[in-house]
Amino acid sequence: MKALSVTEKLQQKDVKPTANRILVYETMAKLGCPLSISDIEDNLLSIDKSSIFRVITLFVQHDVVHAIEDGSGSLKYEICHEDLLHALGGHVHFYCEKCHHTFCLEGVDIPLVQIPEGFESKSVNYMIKGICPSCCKKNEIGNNLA
Amino acid sequence: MKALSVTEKLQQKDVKPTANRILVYETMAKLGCPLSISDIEDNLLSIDKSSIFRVITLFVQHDVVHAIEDGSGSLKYEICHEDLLHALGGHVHFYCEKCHHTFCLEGVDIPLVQIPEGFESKSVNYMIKGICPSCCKKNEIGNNLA
DNA sequence: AAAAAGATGCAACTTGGTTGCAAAGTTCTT
DNA sequence: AAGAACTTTGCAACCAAGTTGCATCTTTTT
Ligand SMILES: [Mn+2]
Ligand SMILES: [Mn+2]
Ligand SMILES: [Zn+2]
Ligand SMILES: [Zn+2]
Repeated sequence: MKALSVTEKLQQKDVKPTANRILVYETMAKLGCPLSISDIEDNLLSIDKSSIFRVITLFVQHDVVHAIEDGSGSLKYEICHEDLLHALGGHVHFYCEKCHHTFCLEGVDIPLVQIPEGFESKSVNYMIKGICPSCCKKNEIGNNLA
Repeated sequence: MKALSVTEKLQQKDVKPTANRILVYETMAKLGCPLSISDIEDNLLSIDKSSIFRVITLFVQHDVVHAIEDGSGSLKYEICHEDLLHALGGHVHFYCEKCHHTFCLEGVDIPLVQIPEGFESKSVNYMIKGICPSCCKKNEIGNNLA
């Protein structure tokens, strides 16, 4: 099975591949990590904020991307990879409180829990906050110099 | 060991118990579930938004309350109960997409995961989204009528 | 080619959160 | 007890992210 082009990936999800949509998708794919609307805005000066918003909204509806909630205040979006069952479950995310970057811990699956009778679960979000490797390192160096 | 008064609970955390702080604490205790600043505002018309904000900020710094991130857009706060080790771990939360209410699943502990080398974990947030029991029920009734 | 439907940019608006500042209240000194 | 020093509070102003209305431009349909 060969790799699909961006256009094909969008069509596969019933999203008409307009110029803006392709640009947004490509930007997200290129950067690889979960991005906020403003993050995308900063990387796509040509497109208006509202248009990016509408593209993302459409992408979410059509399951092209999904939203994740790190604690940063703004929603982050990432491309849905179907490889693994992403519906319920998915992987753990990590938010660095120092550099404000959100990481996908692709290898770390979310452990599911038993919830009380009556609750109907639609999605799960497992978020760890702390310091990322590169910021940990910087910190050590800083301490040594001090 | 006897139950502490609100005043004592605040003093225990090095927070001077002013009128506003006691009111905010009592409101949060009374409602029991995680609340946003605006939620508190709606229940405490007498106090200004900015004052509530400052009280909550202080509470967070002094570990009187802690923030949790449901996907609602606004941060929710809840009183820290020391009963269980709340630092790392804590319990799972549930956000109802219908009534926009956030529930503490007190009985359901967050299962911890092994994170990759180099990441330093400070806190964990496990959030389930879906439909709460009371909204599930309403839905069934609605369907039956239709 | 004309009409209809869809996508886009711009500006305006909403909301949650945050800050500056002066007034009111507390605590400390004398 | 009186005044100085510090803290808390309310008000208004501000800010950023998200969201919407509307006119314009583009694409699709007839
Ligand atoms: Mn991810
Ligand atoms: Mn809770
Ligand atoms: Zn970092
Ligand atoms: Zn509900």
